[in-house]
Parts: sequence; C-alpha cells; structure tokens
Amino acid sequence: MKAGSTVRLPPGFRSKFLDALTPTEIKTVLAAAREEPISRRQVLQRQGELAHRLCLPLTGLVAAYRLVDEGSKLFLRWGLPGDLFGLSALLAEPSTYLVTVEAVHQGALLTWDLAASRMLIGQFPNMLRAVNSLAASYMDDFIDVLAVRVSLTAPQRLARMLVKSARQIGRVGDDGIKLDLTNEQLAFIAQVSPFTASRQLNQWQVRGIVRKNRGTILLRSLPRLEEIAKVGSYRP
Amino acid sequence: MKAGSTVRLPPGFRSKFLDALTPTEIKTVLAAAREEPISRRQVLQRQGELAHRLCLPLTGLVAAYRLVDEGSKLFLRWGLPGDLFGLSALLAEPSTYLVTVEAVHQGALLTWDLAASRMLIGQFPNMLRAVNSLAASYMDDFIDVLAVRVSLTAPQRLARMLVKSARQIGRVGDDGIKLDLTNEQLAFIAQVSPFTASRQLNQWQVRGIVRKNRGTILLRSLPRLEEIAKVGSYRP
DNA sequence: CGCAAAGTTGATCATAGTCAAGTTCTGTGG
DNA sequence: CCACAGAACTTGACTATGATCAACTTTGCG
Repeated sequence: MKAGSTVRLPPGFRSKFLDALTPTEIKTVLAAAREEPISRRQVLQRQGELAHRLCLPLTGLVAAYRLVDEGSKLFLRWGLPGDLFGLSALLAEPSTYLVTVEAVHQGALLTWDLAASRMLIGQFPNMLRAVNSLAASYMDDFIDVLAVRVSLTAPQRLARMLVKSARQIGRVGDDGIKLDLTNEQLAFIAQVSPFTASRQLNQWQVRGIVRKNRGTILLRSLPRLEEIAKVGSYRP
Repeated sequence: MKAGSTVRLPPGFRSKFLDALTPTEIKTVLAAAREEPISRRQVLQRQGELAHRLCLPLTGLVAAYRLVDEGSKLFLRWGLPGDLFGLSALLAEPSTYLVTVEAVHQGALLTWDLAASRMLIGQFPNMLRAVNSLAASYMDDFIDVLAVRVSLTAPQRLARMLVKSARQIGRVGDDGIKLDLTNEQLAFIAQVSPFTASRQLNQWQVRGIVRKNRGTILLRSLPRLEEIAKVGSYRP
C-alpha cells in the first residue's frame, strides 16, 4: 500500500491515540499513513536502532521487550491494535528506539516515516498532547513491571499476567476466557522459568482454576486468579 | 522567596533542561520560578497525588522511588541539581505524579506551579522539545533499572550502583572517591538487603577495593568495581 | 557517659532456577 | 491413514541465591 491510499480501520478498532484527535485531524493523519502487513516474529523496531518511524498496529499482536546482555529478553508490555509506538521518532533530535517490538501474531500496521510524523506533530498540537499522555502511561506501565517483578512471587506474577492478558487478548468463551499463549510465552511475560509456569498451571488446573491445552490456556475463574495475584504468597 | 525575585543559580550548576533553551528563554523561565529550601527527608511529590508543580533542584540531592504495596520503596533514580522532575504537571489533562520524590540531603529548589509551567510550555516550543527528550531518557533509565534488577546478581547490583553513584554524587579525594551513603541507603538503591550490602562491602574492603566508615564509603578502585558489575557473578 | 543509629555475623530457610530425562501432542508427508 | 519429527510440556532431583531474624558490637554525638 502507499501513502495517500484510503486506510480502512478494522471493525471494532479503538485507539487511545486517534480518540484524542478531531475528525479532521484523524483524516489528515490517516492520509499520511502507509499501511503494511506484519508477519509472525517480524521485528518492527529494534532497541538502539535509529528511530525512523511511528507505528500503529491495526490488527494482530506485538510485544515490546528489552534485550539484556545479548540474549535474554525482558518483556515490557503487549502492543494491541490502536497502541501507538515508536514514539522516539517524534523527538526533536534524532534518537534511538528504547525497546524492541516484535509481532506475536500476524496483522497489519500503519506507519509514518520521520518526515510525515514530524509534519503531523508540528501541525497538530493536539497530537503532541496525546502522544505525551501516551508516553506517561507507558512510563507508568514500565515502572509497574519493575514493581511487580520485585514485590510479587512467581505464582503471583503468573496469576497477574493471566488476568492482565485476559483483559487484553482473551477471547470470551462459554466456559471461561481463552488465551492463545504457550507455556513458554506465559513464562516470558510473567518473568518466570517455563518449568515454574508449567508446575503452577498444573496446580491451578487441579484446583479447577484453569484448563490447559497445548498452546492455549482457559481461565475458568478470573476472581480466584485475581485473589492469588493480590495478597500473600500462594499456599500449596 | 517569591516569583519574580532574581534567581541565582549556584556556581557550577548545569542543567540538561536549561541547556536546551536560549538565553532569552532561560531568563523568562527563571523569572517565573519560585525558589524554596528543601530539608532532609522532605517529600517533594507523592506518587498518585495530583501533579501541581514542576521542580528543578538547585542544590542538594533527591531520590525518586515508587511505593509498592504500602510500605516498601523501590528506588528508581537520583535527582541531582539540574534534573527537572514533576513532568506530569505538563500534561494536557490533569494527571498524577508517577513516582515519589524525596530529599536525601537538604538544598534548594525551583518550582513552577501549574499556571506558570503551562504558560511557559505553551510559549516555548523549545521547552516542550527539551522536556520530551528528558522524559525519554528517564524512561530509558527506568527500563534499565528493571533490566539490572532482573539480570544482575546482588553483588553486581551493588558494584554497579557504587560506580553509578560515584559519577553522580561522588566527591573525589586523594585516596579515592568518597560517597556519603549509609549501608542502608546503598542497599536501598541497589535493591539488596542491608545485610547483603554489609557482607559484600566487608569482602570488598578486605580485598582493598573499598574502605568503609560509618555513613561513607570510599571507593579505592573504580575499575575493579566496574569489572565486577559487568561480567559473571562474583567469585568469593 | 550513655544512648541511638549504624553496622556485623551466623544460622536458617524459602524461592525458584537449572538440568536431565522423560511424555504427549500435532501437523506433515509418505 | 499412519508414522514420525519436532515442538510443547512434564516431572523430579538438585542447588544457588539472597532474604530474614536474632543477637551482637561499634561508632559518634550531645
């Protein structure tokens, strides 16, 4: 697709970013965008790379993480459709991406290159305000990830990420909320070893709180998970 | 002191924030500031409180941390003279402080209330750019705190914080770099128990890397600490 | 001199990571 | 339709780390 072509927003699409703009602004902003497909595991921006574009996923799921000492990945947050990222591209001086963003599922993406995003940000003070507010909420999120990691036990982190992911990427079924996550992915986002994740999920399955299938987790009782995530350690 | 009175910047004062402004802008910005003293342990902003002012320490030392589950504090970064904080006050919608900031040493502070900071930010696009760039570097810092906490051992974190603090608050002496930190404070910023900090410092003292006095730590060999902070775990 | 803050030391313990050696699942090609 | 490769997951044994607690000593200040 090329800039200027009509961008069709997917049905049910909501974006905190676009919501902060007026209809006229939205029209201009969308007109300046370029749409492109994203495939699974595709890296959309790499931490440390020169920030060269602003991105807005339309469909699919991406993950933002930081690489630590060549190898291990540190999950920071999901990027859902409507979540603007690559904000570093909007800074005055050329700067680098703070985190790596990688597609977890395939989907589609709107992008604005440096010229376009600079132009828009200069033209619409509204957009600048929206972006600053977004940046603040991301910062809050990141600090929270740290707080969670430091102050919660492994089972609590798992429960918490299940609850959080349920809200973000859960599909409501008749017998609970279904998450398309492998043990390994859950372990990754909860900052736990895959073995710990496996053991804990089994225990919860025995207790009837979740049900497991290869690649998916069915949450049968959100309240009980929320309870575990909140207070004192889990009791075996 | 009241707004409009002449603000005297302390000798040797440097500020990334002010450096990004033109002399004329600096003049206007300083004229709109209010100066006030800060005493030890004074809380300058509280996480969750409605952001009502922007702050710039002139002298002294402050610490930014987050409170987790009523009680424990999670250190995020030092605030040195020249470090602007309370950026939440600049957001378009009323919003709350993301972190708590508390004075570690006494000193003095410039503040701008909501009206003043809104006025300045509207008047000087330059200031907005500077603030965004600051926000980005804070965000980077915070993510880094997380990465460090997750991927380094306790002795590595201690070594790292000693090195980092040396650069920020160290006083160069003839026999090394002196830090005014109690064991407890070091433990706090390195996210380690005071006992672990004590034990580790003793070990390093025996090895001649540091020397301890009540309330101060003398770093005798920065390179060796940097080495410890970097690669594999410590060897006893 | 006395008292509180700062620091020490040893014993103990819970957490959760690591590793090895499995089992189960699922999609693919013969 | 079945076999099979490889991914996903399990399970148990082991272990390092570092927190916690209690009891103690040292330091510096008024």
